[in-house]
Amino acid sequence: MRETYIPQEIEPKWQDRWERENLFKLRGNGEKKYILEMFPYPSGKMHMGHVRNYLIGDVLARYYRARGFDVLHPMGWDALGLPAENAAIKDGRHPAERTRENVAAFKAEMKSVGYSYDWEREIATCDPEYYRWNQWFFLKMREKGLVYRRQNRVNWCTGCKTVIANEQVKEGLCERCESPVEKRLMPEWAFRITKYSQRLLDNLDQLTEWPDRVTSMQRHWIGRSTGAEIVFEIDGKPGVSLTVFTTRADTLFGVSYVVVAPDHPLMAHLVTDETREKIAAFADEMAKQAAAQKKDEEPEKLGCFTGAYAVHPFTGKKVPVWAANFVVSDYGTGAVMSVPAHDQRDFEFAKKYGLPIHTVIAEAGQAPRDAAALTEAFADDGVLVNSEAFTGMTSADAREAIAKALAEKGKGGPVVTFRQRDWGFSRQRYWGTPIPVVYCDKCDPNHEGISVPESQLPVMLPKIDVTKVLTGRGEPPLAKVPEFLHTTCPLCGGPARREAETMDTFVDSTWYYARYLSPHLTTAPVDAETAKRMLPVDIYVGGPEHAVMHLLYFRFWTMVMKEMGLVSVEEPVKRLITQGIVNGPDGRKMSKRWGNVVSPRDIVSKYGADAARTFVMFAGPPEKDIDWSDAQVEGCARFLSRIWRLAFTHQKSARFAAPLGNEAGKALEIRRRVHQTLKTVTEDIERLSFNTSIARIMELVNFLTGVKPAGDAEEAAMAEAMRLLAAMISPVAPHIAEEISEAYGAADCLQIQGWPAFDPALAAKQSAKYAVQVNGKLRGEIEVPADMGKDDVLAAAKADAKIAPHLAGKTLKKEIFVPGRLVNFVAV
RNA sequence: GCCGGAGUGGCGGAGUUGGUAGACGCAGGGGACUUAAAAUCCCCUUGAGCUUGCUCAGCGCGGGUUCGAAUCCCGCCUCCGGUACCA
Repeated sequence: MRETYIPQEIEPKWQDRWERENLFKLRGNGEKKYILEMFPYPSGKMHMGHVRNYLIGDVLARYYRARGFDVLHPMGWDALGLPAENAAIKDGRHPAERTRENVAAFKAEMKSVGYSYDWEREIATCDPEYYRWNQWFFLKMREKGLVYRRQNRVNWCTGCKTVIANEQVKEGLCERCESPVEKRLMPEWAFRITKYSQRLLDNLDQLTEWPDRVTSMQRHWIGRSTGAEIVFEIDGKPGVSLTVFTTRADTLFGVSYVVVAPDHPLMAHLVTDETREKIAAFADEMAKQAAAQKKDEEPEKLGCFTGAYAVHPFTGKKVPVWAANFVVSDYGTGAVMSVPAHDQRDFEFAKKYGLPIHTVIAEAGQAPRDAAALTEAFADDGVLVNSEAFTGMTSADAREAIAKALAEKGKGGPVVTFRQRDWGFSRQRYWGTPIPVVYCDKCDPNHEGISVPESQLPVMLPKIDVTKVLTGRGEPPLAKVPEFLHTTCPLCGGPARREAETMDTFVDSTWYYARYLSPHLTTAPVDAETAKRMLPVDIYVGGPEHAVMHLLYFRFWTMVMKEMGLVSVEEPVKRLITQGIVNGPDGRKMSKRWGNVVSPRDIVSKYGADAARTFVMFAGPPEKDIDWSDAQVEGCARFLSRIWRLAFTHQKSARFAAPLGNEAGKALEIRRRVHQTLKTVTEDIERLSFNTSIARIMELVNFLTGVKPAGDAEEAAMAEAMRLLAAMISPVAPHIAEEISEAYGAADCLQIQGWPAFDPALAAKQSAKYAVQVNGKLRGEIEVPADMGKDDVLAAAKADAKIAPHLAGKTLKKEIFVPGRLVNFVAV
């Protein structure tokens, strides 16, 4: 090796050799480890967040490969999606062209960082070879009844005359044309994910290696609640009834009004001639407001009397039916019963509109509160009052009893509901997977959609004249492509029209992990045999922003694939790592707006891939956000130079292939330090504490820098130290590690050499430091042999010159002994 | 709003189950080497106080539990992610 560390010289060399030796391919034997990072949407440029995401996976892949596992570590492209289409609307470049370029740039940048991917398994979702299987899944799931048409509320831009994404709505106006945006009901395709809600919830308990925050968020998202449905007949309208859902059936006797969503489907039956116009105006206004409302603001509660009265199922009393903006039609039943005395939202609404308030729950052991004097609702559980036969029951008992009584009367009963809704997946976009459906007036007069036969897949995205088709206005883009739109009916052969909508790109990312196993298989999306061996994914790395939606869709799809016999696991991922953001040097999120974007390309060319890798892994634990810091990267580059200099300085010791054995003195100390470091580094990597594992290596390097080996034993120990150092640093800084390993006589790459084992005798601690406290305050420290027992340690502590004065003249009340760490004397 | 996180020196962070707060790195200071600078190597570096060894304070804020709390509990504050058509 040469004297100076020049990463730009050695890095491409080793990258080429790894590729030549096919080091990152699946062997097909031994214990498997599937390490996956969330694949990128190939936007303009790779940023540091990507670098970190893939690095966490890469360090683990390299570590486990060295440990002898048969590692699968693939990469691909989540290539379809809105940004490429929006860019095309602006500048007229075809999304496919732009995507192709971005992918090439991304891939080149990834290679320069030295990621250990098996590029032969690369996939791209915009490739018909991939998206045909999205279409195939659609057909199979439709057969299973998991796909259906429904009406859904969407953002409708009144200027563009098209549906736009939430993201494109800025304060109620369209981002592009600044026209007002409305909520509008539109037909769409949906997956029946709610059929799996219970299983998605139950299985969370099995996901013990997922972060609690993720499982907790999913649990809340699914939102199982047990409650009751209650049917309120509408007075004077035989056959018309409102069903409400409540988790507080115990408060049923306190109902003073019923509230429905402004666009409730039964609204036409509720309004009277006097209220019809007023309600229509109200609903219209609320639709506009819903779209304009900012997410972090709670809208003012607004209501409007519908003119109808609901009949209480037990008392027969009539209560007014109101429409209000805080009830939404697509959650629950779109109607709620209001009990102002015991629900804060209902209370505020009742006060505002002068509606009656009845107390029906009392705090246990206390008199019921006077409804007229309430300043806020009493929302806790308690004991029922003024509730006919249920008076005196506890809330919990009453919920069951009332639900049961309702069921007996045929006025509802107990139900389980989920907050989670079905997954609407059709989009009015071009750059997505065409939905394989045609409409034929003859065979399908209700336009439910005729599935395209499997033999006709893929339904290809047509070539288009970008400036004519991608305008962002009017009907979906594909509806403007006649040669795509007009086709023949698969049933009658007559003229038919293709579905012009495409699939949500979340569909692409539900099953890509399984496609890597057999990326070019033409007979099925997944090879079931390979899947049996390789799944589940052992470690999945990605951003916490995907904690809920992507990961729920991902889990849902896996359940479906299991039912289809494609995979043999029900849960796709064993261990999940959600990594934090890489912020700019100023601590703000990297963005063009702040001018704080750091490009991986610049960093690699300036400091080398190894320094960039070391910094990213050293800056903090994987799940935490980190701030970019040029000074810290320089520090990492300096650390690598120190290693290099160390290796260069002691190069002649490489003539010793192994330590001599039976070392004493300095040679023994070197070996102990090295083996102790190897032990903690290994443990740290296993628990994903990469930053501390690097810190431990830095300590070792600092120690070795001060060592001047004299004699064979010390030189041989130094040679061993350099070899183990190279191995330890190799997952993080693989290029410099290979160079040193080679200089110290290795013929094989480090991935082949394997992860070294530490010698337990050398790694064992020789002595223990005890903190000695008196009454919880630190008063001294003693160092004793590591194997000294409790009594001896306590005696030594009491005898210590610093401790004795603090105990003098006091009575010892308690002695606390924490083995290997601390002693605390409680004395008065 | 709702759901989920996070907050430790000048800065990034360390501190496996409650057990010596500040490992390691950055920045800063001092020294060695050098004609000089860079590079390198060594030492110091939470704050306050003084008698330089000790005392007190200290992990977003306010309480509590405990021999002992960054860690557990209660109540706040600030920031970040998600909120179903960004991926």
